Amino acid sequence: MDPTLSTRPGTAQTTAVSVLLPLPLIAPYDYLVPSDLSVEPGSYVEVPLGPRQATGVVWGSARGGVNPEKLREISAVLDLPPMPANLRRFVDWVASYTLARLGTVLRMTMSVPKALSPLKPVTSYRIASAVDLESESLPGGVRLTDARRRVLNALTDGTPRKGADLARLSGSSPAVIRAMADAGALDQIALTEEDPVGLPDPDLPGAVLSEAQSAAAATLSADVGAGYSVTLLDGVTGSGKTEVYFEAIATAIRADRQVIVLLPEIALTADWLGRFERRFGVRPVVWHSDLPMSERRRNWRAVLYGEAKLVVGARSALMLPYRDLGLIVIDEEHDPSFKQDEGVIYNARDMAVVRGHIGDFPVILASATPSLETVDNVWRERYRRLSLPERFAGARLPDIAAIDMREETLDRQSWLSPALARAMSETVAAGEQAMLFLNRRGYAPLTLCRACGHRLNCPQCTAWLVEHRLLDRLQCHHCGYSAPPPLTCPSCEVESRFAACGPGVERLAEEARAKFPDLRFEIMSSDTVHKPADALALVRRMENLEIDVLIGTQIMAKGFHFPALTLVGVIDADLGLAGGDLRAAERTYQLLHQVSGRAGRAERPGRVLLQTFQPEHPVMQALIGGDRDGFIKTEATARKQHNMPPYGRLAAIIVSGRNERAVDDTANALGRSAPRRDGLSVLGPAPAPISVIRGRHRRRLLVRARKDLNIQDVLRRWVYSHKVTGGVRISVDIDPYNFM
DNA sequence: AGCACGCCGACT
DNA sequence: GTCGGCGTGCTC
Repeated sequence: MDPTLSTRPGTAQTTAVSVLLPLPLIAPYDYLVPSDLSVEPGSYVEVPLGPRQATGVVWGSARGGVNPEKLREISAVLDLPPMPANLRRFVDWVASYTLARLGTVLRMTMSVPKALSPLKPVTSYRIASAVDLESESLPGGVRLTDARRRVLNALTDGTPRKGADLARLSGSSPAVIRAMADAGALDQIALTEEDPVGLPDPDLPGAVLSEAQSAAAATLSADVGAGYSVTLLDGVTGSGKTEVYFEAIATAIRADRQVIVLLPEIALTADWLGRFERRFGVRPVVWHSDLPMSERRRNWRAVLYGEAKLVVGARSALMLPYRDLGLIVIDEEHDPSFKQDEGVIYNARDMAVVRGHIGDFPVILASATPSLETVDNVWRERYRRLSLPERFAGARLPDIAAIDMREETLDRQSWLSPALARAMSETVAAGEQAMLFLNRRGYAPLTLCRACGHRLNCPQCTAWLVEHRLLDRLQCHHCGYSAPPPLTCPSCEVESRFAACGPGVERLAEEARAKFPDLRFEIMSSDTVHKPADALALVRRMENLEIDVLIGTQIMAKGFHFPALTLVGVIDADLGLAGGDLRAAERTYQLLHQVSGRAGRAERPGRVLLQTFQPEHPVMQALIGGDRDGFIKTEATARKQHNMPPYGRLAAIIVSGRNERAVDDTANALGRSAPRRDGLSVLGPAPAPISVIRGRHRRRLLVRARKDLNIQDVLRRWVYSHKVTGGVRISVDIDPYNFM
């Protein structure tokens, strides 16, 4: 292909190129390149589309197949570096793997439309040189009032400030500032510069590493620049995996390559980012869903220009236009939150490996409880494993024991066993802290009417409403519906005969407070911790021993380090095992292992008590016996037997819409036309476990295919040939995680 | 994603 | 008789 794709000099002939637009389109469109423009593959361009202008990316040579008369001209080439070739290949790959539309995938890489055009100059002010700060008047004999004095004070550090900022900072008004500028006391300057992102310093002293850590760090560092590889950094909780991959990051930065660290969204706390800052001297460039627009814009551009060397973010950080990516680290690689289950449905961990392959650089997967998929890749020698078998600085792994709930006598409406209560007393008496883990938000997961047995459920979903007593509301955890608790039963209209069924963290805290009136409890859930600052405040109060017992959901499970925490009590260890989820056992193991890892991270040894009705369950046995590898092998055997991932391929087809009949008709038609062939089986259609969400009825088909079959090809031919009408949507989820 | 075209209910 | 609801289809 002609690398510039531009008009040949000296000829009147115009070339055409294909341009991909960030719209739900399956393929790029062809456009003419006017003779005064020069484009190359990856150029960000402005093109006419129907009655309007759109921004897209030059994808390659013209595809043809459309009437040449219809071709329109590219209107402008944006003043930006082109989208790197390996990102374009990645977009193609993701679209074909996930069966998403090409333009929809492109859109994920162009998620900040404002970042594509240069920053609008902002008028800023600084003190004019004619101003004499000692004098009582301003140039032109203008009197120096209090407000005017405050404006000057706000500018004495020499930093030019925007009008609005200056007014706020000085407690004056835009009118005062404008008047001062008119009088010649302030200079107006047009600022077009972005705030630069910090440059990490790889040569700051890192942590002192143990022998095992140093060896692992050296191996990972040697990989940097040596092409594609995938390494599982397999280390028990508290073994210092972070410090190890920091060394690989430092090596990549020294080589002037960019680095991504992907973390589960909730791990992006101030506390955690602080570790990067301490090691590299600057805050890393962060990327997550609720970043302020100005920062998104700045960070997106810094990534494209190659100025952002270290990006720490949630899964969407993978889709940014890195100019020269040289390393990706996925921390907590097993975490299910890397799987995006809306829009383009993809697993960022798997896609990161693909990105490494396309870009020919190493990928590090770190976990204390690696996923079966990853472990299987180690067994098949596609990935290498580096193990850190010991906790850092002599800390020991906690002792884990089960409390057999069949043997314990509990009062009605009580969930704290005498055995766990005893352990709590002992722990706090020793000046240590405890944590009670219950993976259920709110007060009670179900409210029913004792008069008629009616269960309060969501008007838009087939799901129970969860009582949140702290908020005095009932909430649906699937669609966000929220309402005050009703006074009378919506079914039988009898007044106030509601009964809360089952515990959430709020109710557990109520019970614990009643049992231990002298102890200080705190609830940690997404209802009490909204922003990183909240988490940080809670961490500080734990560190200062202002809290005796922390009661919370899985947001406590990740990354936090509480030195005095020595007891973890799991209230309902069986909770995640119910339901037909393919990965229920694996996920329960990982989650409970993770929370267990909060106990005894410093000098004092920790212990973990699991309240369970099935202490003989393989998950409990593996936790108690510390037999992670045995558990993984058992899981592998079971999945192999049923041809389930990673030993077979799985895809879910979800048919949804407001009209139940139309949804059923489409789902049934899909079922009837399912391909019948060797190595492929189709289950369903069946109502999805939550059959209505946000008023949309849902039917699901599950496709299981032998590993050697190309499931995407099968689906494309089968599903895409169905026409959808009546507001019915068909979405395909390759490698589904969420069985809701 | 926008935006236009097209077929069925309450209004100047 | 029209204004307008958003369902369906197209944009190189």
